[in-house]
Amino acid sequence: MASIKDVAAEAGVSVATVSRVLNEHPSVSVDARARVLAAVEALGYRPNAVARSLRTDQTRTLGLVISDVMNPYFTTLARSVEEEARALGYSVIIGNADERPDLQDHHVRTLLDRRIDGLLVSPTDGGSPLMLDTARGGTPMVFVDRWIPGLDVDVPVVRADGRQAVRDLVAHLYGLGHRRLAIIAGPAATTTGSERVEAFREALAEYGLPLPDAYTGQGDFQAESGRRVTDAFLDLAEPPEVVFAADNLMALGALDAVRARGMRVPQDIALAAFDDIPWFVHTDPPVTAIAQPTGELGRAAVRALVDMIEGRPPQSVTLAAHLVVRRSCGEPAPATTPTPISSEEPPVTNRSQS
Amino acid sequence: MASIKDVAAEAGVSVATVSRVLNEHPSVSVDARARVLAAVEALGYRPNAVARSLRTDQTRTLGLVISDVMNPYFTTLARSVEEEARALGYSVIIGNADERPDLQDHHVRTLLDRRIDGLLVSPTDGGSPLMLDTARGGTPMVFVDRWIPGLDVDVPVVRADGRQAVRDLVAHLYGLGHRRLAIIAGPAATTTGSERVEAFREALAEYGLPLPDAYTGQGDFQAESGRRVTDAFLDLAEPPEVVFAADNLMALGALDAVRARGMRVPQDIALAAFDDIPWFVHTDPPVTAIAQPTGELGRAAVRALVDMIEGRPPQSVTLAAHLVVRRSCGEPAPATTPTPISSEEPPVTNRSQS
DNA sequence: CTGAAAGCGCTTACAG
DNA sequence: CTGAAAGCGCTTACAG
Repeated sequence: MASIKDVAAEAGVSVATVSRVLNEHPSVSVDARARVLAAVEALGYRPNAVARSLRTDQTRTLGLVISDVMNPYFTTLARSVEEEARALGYSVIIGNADERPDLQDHHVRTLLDRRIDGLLVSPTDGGSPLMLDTARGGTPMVFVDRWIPGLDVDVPVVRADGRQAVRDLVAHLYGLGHRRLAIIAGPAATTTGSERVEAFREALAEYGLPLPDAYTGQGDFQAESGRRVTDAFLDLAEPPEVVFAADNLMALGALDAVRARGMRVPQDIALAAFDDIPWFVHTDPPVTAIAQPTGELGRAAVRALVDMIEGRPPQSVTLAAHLVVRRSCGEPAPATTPTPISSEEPPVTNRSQS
Repeated sequence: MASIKDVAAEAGVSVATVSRVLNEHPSVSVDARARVLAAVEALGYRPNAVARSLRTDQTRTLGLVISDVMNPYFTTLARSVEEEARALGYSVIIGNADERPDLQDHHVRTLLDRRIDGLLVSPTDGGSPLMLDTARGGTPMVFVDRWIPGLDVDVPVVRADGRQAVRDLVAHLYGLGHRRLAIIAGPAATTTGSERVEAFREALAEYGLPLPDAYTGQGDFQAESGRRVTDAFLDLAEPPEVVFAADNLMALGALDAVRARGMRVPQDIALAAFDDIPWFVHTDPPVTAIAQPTGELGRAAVRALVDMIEGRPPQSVTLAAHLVVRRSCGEPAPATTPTPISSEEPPVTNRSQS
């Protein structure tokens, strides 16, 4: 592969001059510029980004460690992150943690070794030593979706607040006559894992409903755990009337479990999910879900990170999630109820509110 | 961030010695080794991968340019690629082309600039100049899923052959009494775009059925196009009885279109899809689909690429896809039929055959 | 406007 | 077994 030396030789100038035209430095004669450009063209020269990074100490690259690529929520997030980063002149390298803290650490380490300019993380746990060191260390970092509370450093957080949406969901369920409500929770060490249970518990309390341990299943945000927990619920002497899955994959697992028993949603058991995905419109029955403004979250996270990298004060952002009522919890109340519940939305769009 | 010099100073040895212990070079005294390791530990030193790459001219990194991150098929592929690469000591950088040739070229260029050791591509088009140059150039490359025919260089191809599965599908549809069959095709410039139409046309021919132009809709493998094409089909004076979507996203779009008209699958129109995904089990109705051994494809592709990189002869691989009958085309024939059609399979598993 | 030179952080013959 | 030195491909003060 041609190097800057070859270009310099071909153009009859020094490598310094070549570098200057490549970096659009103003002090280059038009003549030199033209000859360099011609040489670049002739040789099909492309600057070696590795060498450039070593010299400039910046890679123009962002690292994104997501919890699970198989989860459409994170895939949507990754897409918007890459889009916004590209618009700002950065590339992004994605690491998939598969909900495993060890894999997450592996990717963080690899990304740091590559000297990415900044790191976007959705932690799979409460904070490994590596993660804490990284937060304290020099690399700009922001949390997306999930974060690590109680850090002694300021790490911006970009996330959705689902509390009101969960309250709307419980109102909806209560209105439908459901009283025995269960949740498939995510790992308690993750913020989204614990917050969603808390929000659910608090909302239930407003109606004087308990959330017994037997109705609090421990999942890991992946389908298999949704299946397992739902199975356990159905084995109970008094099974819940509703299962609320804390993410869409566990909802998929729940559907698998219900179907495996030849039971039906919502007749035998109702189902709702955190995170909305296009397929929920077409499942049998369509699934009531809490939708996040995912695209907006990804963009805001990139903006915060790039602000840090470029020395501007970054901004934490919290956007509201909202309830989308479909039929998986029973027939919805007539559309005339004065509650702030939206009944349906176009398949792919995300709505953001602040 | 500590550099190798700092470690050398701390350990009281030269940087050469530090480098040797880091790279497990045999000729280092146990004493020096111990002091270096202690220094590394004390300083929290991590080698700069950028500098190492510049020096060794290898990045231990693979580039993967996929057609669309929002497509579960490619997401599954990406996951298995990353897994196998990691097992072989490589990282992978994913670029999402979003089915846009310009974006694909952007990512290929970026990846090449970073001097990745090898490139895995699922081309979104028939071969841009850049892609052709790359194939001819020095960077090891292999095609996954889609490929570019008629290249003057040998680029290994790892893909699934769906011809028999499509034949099984048509047999199934014919057996159900359907005679007016339509297809939502992918871009003709992609191999999977054209091959799936051809396989379908040939299979129809075996039953003396035509595939009129009006029943050949041009999609782009994304949901919106499935919606648009299905709408056009339904507007026809004589709409098809079955729509076969050449990928799962266009099938999603088709479901959207059918639903928007208040029509039902399969009563009003039947639906089948290329690519199977876990949600197809739970849609209303469950969708009959052609499943690829996706995980196996990703692994085989990585093995072929790493073989090239490390100087071993790479191997092209073609695996068979298979039909999974569900209920979206009408009630399936009794399970006793002697046809080689599998009726159902566990939700997430991929089966590979060669 | 231009070039010679230093240096980014590593690895690796080469000499001892 | 060990270190001094060259060099990977760039960028960027510095001097002219």
